[in-house]
Amino acid sequence: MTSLPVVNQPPHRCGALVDHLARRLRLRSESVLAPLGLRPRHLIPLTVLRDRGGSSQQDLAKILEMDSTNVVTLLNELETENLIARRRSPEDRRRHLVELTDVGAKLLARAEFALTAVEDEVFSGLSDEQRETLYELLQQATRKTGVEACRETPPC
Amino acid sequence: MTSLPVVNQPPHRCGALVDHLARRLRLRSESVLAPLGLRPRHLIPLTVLRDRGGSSQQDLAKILEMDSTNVVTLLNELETENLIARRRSPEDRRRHLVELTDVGAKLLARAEFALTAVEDEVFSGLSDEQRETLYELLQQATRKTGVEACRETPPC
DNA sequence: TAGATCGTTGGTGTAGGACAAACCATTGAT
DNA sequence: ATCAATGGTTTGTCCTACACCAACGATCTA
Repeated sequence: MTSLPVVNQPPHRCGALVDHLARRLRLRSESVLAPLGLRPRHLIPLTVLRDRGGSSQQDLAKILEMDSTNVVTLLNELETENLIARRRSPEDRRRHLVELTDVGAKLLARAEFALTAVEDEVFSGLSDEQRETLYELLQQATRKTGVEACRETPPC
Repeated sequence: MTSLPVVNQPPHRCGALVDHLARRLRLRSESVLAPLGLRPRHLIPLTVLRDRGGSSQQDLAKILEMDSTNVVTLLNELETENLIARRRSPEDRRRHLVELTDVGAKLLARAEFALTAVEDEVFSGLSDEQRETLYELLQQATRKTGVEACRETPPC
């Protein structure tokens, strides 16, 4: 037999499922977030910043895996709304340290609250417990990202 | 205090995390799938069709939550590669029943295999067990979608 | 026969985002 | 002091995914 070693348990790729869910969430989120002046893409950096308590701008770009020029414009939007603040790093004044403002933290909380219905709908197939588990797994998977990005840039 | 009733356990919104992970997965998947002539967006309908064992075209549009005209072009791409087949419904000849071909099923399997490294990297923060749990939760959450779409259209 | 429905085609518009070039301020090495 | 390298910014180009509209053929249902 030229048998490729057919794996016992099929590998279970999550990619398509994640993509699918992301789309479903994004679609619904848009209309919910619009009144708050936010778009779905804004929530990602806001959440990351809350989780990490601030970050250099290029670290942020690495974490978001986004081109740094696009990060700039994204942050510009958030800064003009006073949701994040950039301040120069004392050690290296070329760097911008980005952090969530109080306004930003509050708006993020409001946004999350507003999204309750959305997530209830999209995750209606899951029990509360399961949703909590899901959240923790996602959190853990993404948190790893931060660590990774940190390894490459000592100063964080 | 004009205290808003601050929720005991914070609500734990998954949206941003899912978005973030989706992006990370998509970026890496592109280059991996390219040699197979696939793009990340193709995997979603292919996976859905495998899971459901076929679907009317408009049910598919509902499940994917995509505009039906765009679903047409997406399916066209898949059909020219012979990955899916459209055949007329016997009961209502206006309808197209879409299903995965053998070729499509095999390519999907190959694609998933090729994505092993990608998911290993992105989910490196999770143990095998946790990844399996995650997969099941995602599966369950998305499966619900199918049910939902079915409720609206009796003939499925 | 008339109206509605499923899919199809073609067209328009917009947002997200990759990528490149040029720039300033700052740092660090020589 | 000088000069290259780095972090961030601006601008501008390009592409893809997608929503949306209009019109059409085939088919079903009343």
